[in-house]
Amino acid sequence: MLKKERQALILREVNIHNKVLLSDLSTKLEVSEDTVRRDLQELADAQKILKVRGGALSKSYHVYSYKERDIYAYQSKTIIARKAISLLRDGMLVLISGGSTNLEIARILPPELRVTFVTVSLSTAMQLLEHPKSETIFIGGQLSKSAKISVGGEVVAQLNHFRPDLCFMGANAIDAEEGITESDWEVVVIKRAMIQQSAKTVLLSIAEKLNTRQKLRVCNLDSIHTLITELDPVNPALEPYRKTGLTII
Amino acid sequence: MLKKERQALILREVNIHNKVLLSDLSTKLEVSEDTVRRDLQELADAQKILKVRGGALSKSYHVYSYKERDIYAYQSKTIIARKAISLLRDGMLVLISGGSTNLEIARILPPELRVTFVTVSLSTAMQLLEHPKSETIFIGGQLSKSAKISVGGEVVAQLNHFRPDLCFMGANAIDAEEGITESDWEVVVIKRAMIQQSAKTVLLSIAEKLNTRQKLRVCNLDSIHTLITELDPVNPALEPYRKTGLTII
DNA sequence: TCAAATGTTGCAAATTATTGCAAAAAATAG
DNA sequence: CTATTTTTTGCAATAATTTGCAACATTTGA
Repeated sequence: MLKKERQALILREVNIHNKVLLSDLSTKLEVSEDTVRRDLQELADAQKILKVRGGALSKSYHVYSYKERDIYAYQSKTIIARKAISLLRDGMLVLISGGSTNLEIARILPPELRVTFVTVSLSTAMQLLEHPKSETIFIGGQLSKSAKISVGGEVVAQLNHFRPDLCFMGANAIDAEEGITESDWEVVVIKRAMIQQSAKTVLLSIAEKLNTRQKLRVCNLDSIHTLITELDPVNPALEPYRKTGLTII
Repeated sequence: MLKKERQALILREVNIHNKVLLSDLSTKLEVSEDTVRRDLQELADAQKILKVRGGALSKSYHVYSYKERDIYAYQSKTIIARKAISLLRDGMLVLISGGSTNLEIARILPPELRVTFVTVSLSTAMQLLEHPKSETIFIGGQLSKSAKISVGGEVVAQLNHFRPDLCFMGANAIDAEEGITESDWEVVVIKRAMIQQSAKTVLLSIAEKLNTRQKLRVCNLDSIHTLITELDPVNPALEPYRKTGLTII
């Protein structure tokens, strides 16, 4: 087997599987590990792969978190925010939770919109204050260091005083069977209260969070009304969720 | 599994769910907790995540940046903040208002201090959340776009539930005869309530604000107990205030 | 305050890399 | 085709990295 031929095979393998192990290649190509190592080195020098200890990775594997405004999956979140904003009408009372997607909604909110927002998230509140016409009401309480939101029974009691038309809720994990799940109990309590009070709950989730689970359940999918992702509503990946009767936009 | 591959998975998990536990990762990736801990350390060194005890957090949750050069009379405010902090003791309940001096207090708060803060200011609350040991309670309500604090009767009612040991109040204008004055009526109402509830009120003011007046009176100087400026307590400029019986530090 | 959980450090075993070298293979010139 | 040079390959010794473990320190929460 020629050297070029071998390297072509290696490159193909890397691109198909996103990773290769030195030992596997050595076996498959029937050459010593030293030879494979030298081949990988050459391919890496030619910028075709990413060499790591023990093997190599495809270059597309590592495109994470460069610019992107420091926010993970920023593009997707902007698409979701735009879809969510299309649901807003002047005069609405809207409950809005924390998370970077909701932050993005607050950021790109059309200036002429007159909506009253109710929130427990410090970051979201900060951003909403930049808006010229909308009002913001913050539900106070003990603040959670990790989620940066108000938590505790007092918050739930306060939420009872509102009957919002809409609730924009950021997802942590969503699964067709398990429903909406969270990792933080305090957040679960707040989210449940928010959902219960709202006439309509809109769940915002990037596609990457679909079919993932955490340990604590917030609610089943039938407790919410609309699901927004960055995907086209007819995307097959959303089929399991459509089946549960969710409106998908 | 390759080391880089594992770290990429961890990074993805953190970015999707905002928070991961060491123990969960160890189980999911089938490596020892030591290895996960080392991976988290490397990702944190590369500024990709925020390592905390027991796991890690996404960086996009921690975007609050404090720019000291944006703050007028920054040096003076740091001196005032240090003096104010010297009054704090473990276990105290402290009411703290908004303004850049209070923000500076929150920023340079000694890490080992265990104080419970109550505030109506979004910025102050945000900064206090960065502190490892102190608790923060936010009094919610309608938010004022200009002052970025909760305002309204509801806030006053909530304040009644607290009996703080200390109140750190940022000054807008202070004068030996006129007392403390403000330009914003909503702020006046809140400040009065804060002073009334607290066992001791500490007024924080840069020397520049001494002998200035605004149109709305908050209270006379005999309603407060301590005055902190960046000046030496024996400075002659403070004489008129000492006469009113204020403690000056 | 104490007990439990988490973090730190040093260490040894296993794995992977690097280097130099000699034999094999391929390329080149005569 | 042969002799010579160049490249490639495998091997061995050595170095570096990774990993899990255990002892010890620190932090946390009751």
